[in-house]
Amino acid sequence: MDEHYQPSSCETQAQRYWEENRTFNAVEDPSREKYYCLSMFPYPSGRLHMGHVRNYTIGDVISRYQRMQGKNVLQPMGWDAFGLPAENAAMKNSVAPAQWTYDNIDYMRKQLKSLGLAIDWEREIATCKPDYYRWEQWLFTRLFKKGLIYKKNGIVNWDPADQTVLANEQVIDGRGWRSGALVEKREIPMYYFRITSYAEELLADLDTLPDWPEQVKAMQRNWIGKSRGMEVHFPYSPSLQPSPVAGEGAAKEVLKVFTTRPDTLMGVTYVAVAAEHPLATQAAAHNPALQAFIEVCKKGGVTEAELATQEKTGMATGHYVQHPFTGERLPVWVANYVLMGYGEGAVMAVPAHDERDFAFATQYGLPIKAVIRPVDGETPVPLTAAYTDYGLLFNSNEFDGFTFEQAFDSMAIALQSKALGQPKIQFRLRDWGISRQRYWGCPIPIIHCADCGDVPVSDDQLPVVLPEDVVPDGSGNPLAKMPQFYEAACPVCGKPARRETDTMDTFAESSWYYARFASPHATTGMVDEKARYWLPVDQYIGGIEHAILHLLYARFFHKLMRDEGLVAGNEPFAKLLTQGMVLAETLYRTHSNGKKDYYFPHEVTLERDNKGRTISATLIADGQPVTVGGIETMSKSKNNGVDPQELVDKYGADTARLFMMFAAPPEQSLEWSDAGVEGAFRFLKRLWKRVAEHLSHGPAPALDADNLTAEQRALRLQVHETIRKTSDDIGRRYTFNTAIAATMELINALYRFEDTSEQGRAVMQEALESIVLILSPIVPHVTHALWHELGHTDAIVNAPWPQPDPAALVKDSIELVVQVNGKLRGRICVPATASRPEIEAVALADENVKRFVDSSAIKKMIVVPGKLVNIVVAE
RNA sequence: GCCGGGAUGGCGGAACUGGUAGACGCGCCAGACUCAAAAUCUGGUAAUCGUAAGGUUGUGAGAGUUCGAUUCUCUCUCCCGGCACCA
Repeated sequence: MDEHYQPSSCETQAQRYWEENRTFNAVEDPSREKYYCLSMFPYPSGRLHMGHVRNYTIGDVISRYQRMQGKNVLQPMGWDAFGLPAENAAMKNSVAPAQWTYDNIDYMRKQLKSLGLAIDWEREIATCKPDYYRWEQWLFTRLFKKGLIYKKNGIVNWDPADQTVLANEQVIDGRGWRSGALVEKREIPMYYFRITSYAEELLADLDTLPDWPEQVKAMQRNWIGKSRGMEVHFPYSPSLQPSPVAGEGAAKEVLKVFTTRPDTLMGVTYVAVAAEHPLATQAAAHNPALQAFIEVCKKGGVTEAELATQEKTGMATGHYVQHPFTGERLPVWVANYVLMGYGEGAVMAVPAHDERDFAFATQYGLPIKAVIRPVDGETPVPLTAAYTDYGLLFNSNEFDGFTFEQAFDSMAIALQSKALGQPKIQFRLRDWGISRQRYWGCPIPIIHCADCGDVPVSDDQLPVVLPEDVVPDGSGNPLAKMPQFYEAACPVCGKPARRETDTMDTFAESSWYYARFASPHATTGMVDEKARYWLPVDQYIGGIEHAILHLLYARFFHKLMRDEGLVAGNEPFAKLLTQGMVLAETLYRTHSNGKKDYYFPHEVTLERDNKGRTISATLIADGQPVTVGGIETMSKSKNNGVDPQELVDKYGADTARLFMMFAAPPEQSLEWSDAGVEGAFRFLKRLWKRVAEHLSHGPAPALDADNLTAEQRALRLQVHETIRKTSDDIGRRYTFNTAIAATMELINALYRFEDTSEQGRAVMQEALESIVLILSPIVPHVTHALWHELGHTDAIVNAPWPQPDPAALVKDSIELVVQVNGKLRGRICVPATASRPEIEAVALADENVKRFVDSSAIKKMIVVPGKLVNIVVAE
């Protein structure tokens, strides 16, 4: 065999073998246990980045391990091909988004293939192809007819200069990213998925997912945000209002609010509504100052983070409502912290018992009325901060002395008797707005007819094909300027009508691709019967950043498809692994104006002291110092991105895969290190060399496990302990880093084992075969070659996972640690069968232990079998 | 602001169920090989006191529970992810 490890030839040969033998083509076979392993498919942004390499390597290791367990494995790949970056690239380079996207897919497919992933490429899909999105349109029409999709107004970011809707990402410090104009909020009609109809089920079914990370389930629970509270109606009558409004008749008769703290109802001193609330609009009609305030509230972005962190401001509307119990006149304020999208867009304010209301009331001199006191004390007067704990009611008339629960129940009865409220379950989750005023997305299959209204496109007219030769210019949706697209006949009456030009949120495509992969060529529906074999996905892998939105939408879509009779089961992903981000060190200089210049690692020299600590960094170009900055996510703007392609070209895919899996466990963030990559490469060379050295002594004889020297037995013990440990690490814990560490330890032991006797070589052969098998899911190319070198004719990809030999794992004696008062004082070796008194005697006989133990002062001894002895003495 | 997560040697990390803190790798130091260098191999490497045996301190900060805490509880600091139109 070649003395030296040559990654490129190993990788070419192994990849050619898999391709020629169609090794990874998945075929439905009910007689075999299936395993569907799915990594989140990439957006075709241009080039693979390290996050992709990490994601797909994790998925590949799991897939290959499951294959070695005898499962019928499916690992597919495709493209989340619609999206905003394609339109941005189109504007920048004057290339149609379709062309840009398809070029990127071709390049990235080649890159993925060079990583040697065990993917069934015959199932590849791209979501921008009509044969994919036509079924999404089909589902849309079904849901529309069922009322699970409806139209209402929604608030968007409007760029008044470019006359276009902006994504949140395109609003920077309240301004449009291209125009720099101050962004405004604007209300436009949009289609919504009624996800709130599934809120209860989406919440409850989280309890059926034991193999999802707890933190992801916690985030989803909090996002859905089920709370039990009270809907309270504050009567609003024209007679309460300033004269210009009286008699206009447009006023609602009650102002509805939702509260989780009805026990504080008697402490309400004002009511606050969102700037977009109809009552605010009405009050502003004759109030220029209020009108101006509402206009200010409408400036700026629409994200919750922005609204929650902005300074709380408000203005009195001059209008009043009545307290439902006392009839007291309460002022109505407009406040910028009240969100129109939540509940009723109005809140009752209890400054004494809500932090935000307290701050607001203090700022505007509104009254503060305490009505809750601690069970065993008094509420301080005056209040210096809101008292938000539960307690007992006071200042609350007939409710005085009640607990929260008592107050809740009796107030519910009192409100219901006056028809001014009732208990209510409220969700934080809002319906999912899916209309996008963009070109590069799946067209919404609706036709607007002057006579028939909004009519879904009929099945025989699907798909509504998106023209692919359009170059957007940043001024709104080009489809709205193309009569050949938007001119259509009404499917009901046949009269000329207008086709909807909005496209769907790209989250829609990524919400059901997992199902399409299970029957990618189905021509009769979203999926066909093959999907029943593969679904649910056994293992789903992707970035933690998708913990809420994508995963919630996919779970929702699965339930929608289930209710259409398309898929079985209630959940799409049985097991979930959320991978951490890939980070790298930044090198920069800060200008006096606060801007930073970032440098590439090759532009900078690092100096270290003789302990390896970095003491200085200088720019090679000018010899002046550079700041070694924080560890941040890889990005082009910070010059700290590492191109996986360079890595694969220089060291091969196996080294890239090995480093990725060794540097950190998958759920943690991973810090890039060039030196660490060298280490991974070095390990593969060491493995190769050890196999070559072993084979230079000729073929190994059969192992005679009962006739081994102590040294040979010891090595065999380590081999089988390594098999046992790595099986658990890879199969159950997904801590690939510790599995690799264990094989490194074993290789180190093999370098120390110089026994070239017959049985020495037999033990070595077993050890090397074990290491090669264990590493084969992680570094499939080099192990493919080494497996042949070790004398096997069949390919390692078809070999079963190794099993530990129980006989090899038997130990005669064990080492225990001896502590005195919890501090380590000695180590003892005892027979594996030693009794507790025997262990105690040996522990007390240890020379160093004796120095710390006065036998008369022993209070007790704790013996943890197989671990330690702790002697507790009086101090 | 709200929700979720994290913090361990010079660095990445290990310690899985409360039981030996620092496995493994990187870096660094020393040695071998070499005319020399690279590569490779061997040994050392938390801090501190000690010739050594061994002692003391030490897992972001502070408290608590326990025979024993990186692990459990509480308070705090900083960092990361998400917040509904980035994907």
